Amino acid sequence: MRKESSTNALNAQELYETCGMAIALRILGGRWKPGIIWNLAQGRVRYGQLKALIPNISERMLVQQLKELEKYGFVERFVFPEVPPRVEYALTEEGKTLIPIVQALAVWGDSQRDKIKLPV
Amino acid sequence: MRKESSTNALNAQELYETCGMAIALRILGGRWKPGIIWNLAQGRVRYGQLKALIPNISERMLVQQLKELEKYGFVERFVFPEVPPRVEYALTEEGKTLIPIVQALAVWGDSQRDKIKLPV
DNA sequence: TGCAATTCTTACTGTTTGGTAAGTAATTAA
DNA sequence: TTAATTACTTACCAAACAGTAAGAATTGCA
Repeated sequence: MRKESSTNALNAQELYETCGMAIALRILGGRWKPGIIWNLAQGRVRYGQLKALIPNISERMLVQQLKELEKYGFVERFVFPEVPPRVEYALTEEGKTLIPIVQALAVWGDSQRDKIKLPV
Repeated sequence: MRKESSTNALNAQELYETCGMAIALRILGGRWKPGIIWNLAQGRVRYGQLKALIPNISERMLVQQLKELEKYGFVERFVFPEVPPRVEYALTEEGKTLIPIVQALAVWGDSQRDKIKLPV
């Protein structure tokens, strides 16, 4: 018999409720969000530009992560009714509160680069 | 024909080389590391205590994450030759540099709790 | 003799995340 | 009529992450 929710998902849920850091990592985590937020920190960027600015990202991932950030209100989407289409993305005011966090993480991470050898 | 390295792993590797934040998230990421670091921030803690302090964590996950943190030099392991065994864990000096980062993430995450509704 | 206590280890399974590749829509320009 | 441009969408598969459950080692104590 199938469980209604995976323990996996339940554990995640419970952590969100008790641990701010789990929330933060849910927003910032994943492979591509840092790069997206980083690049949007400068201002509005077109979809295609973002793709060019983030090496190796696939369209599927880029769209998916942008949608998630948009859904939570950290990113805004500006559509211009043109052909071919033009869509710009930017951080919302709420999204901009992420910038210092992202910077702190980046600085700390850079300081570790020569000390540790990731991964296997 | 099988690829020698998955694109997945290659992408991760390249990110570590260019993006400090990817490194930081590699260290801090995953479901359980925040809780472990948080609880170790207070001082030495026994394995069994940690397990009790972190609800729902399985032994497998706890051991695995502790090992990873130890491998990278953020956590120290103190073994007492007793029976039943006693093992204490603590942050190293390097590990303590994580504390302000962890706190910033926790504060930011808490500030978001009432604004966003995670996940599905 | 057999159980309790503590810190793991192992094998197996399920869930989530990420990558690939092809396709869609709408218009303009050749 | 066909190709080009841009921003996606979809279906499928592989890899990474997480959970479950059973067991191992060591000694004291009933």
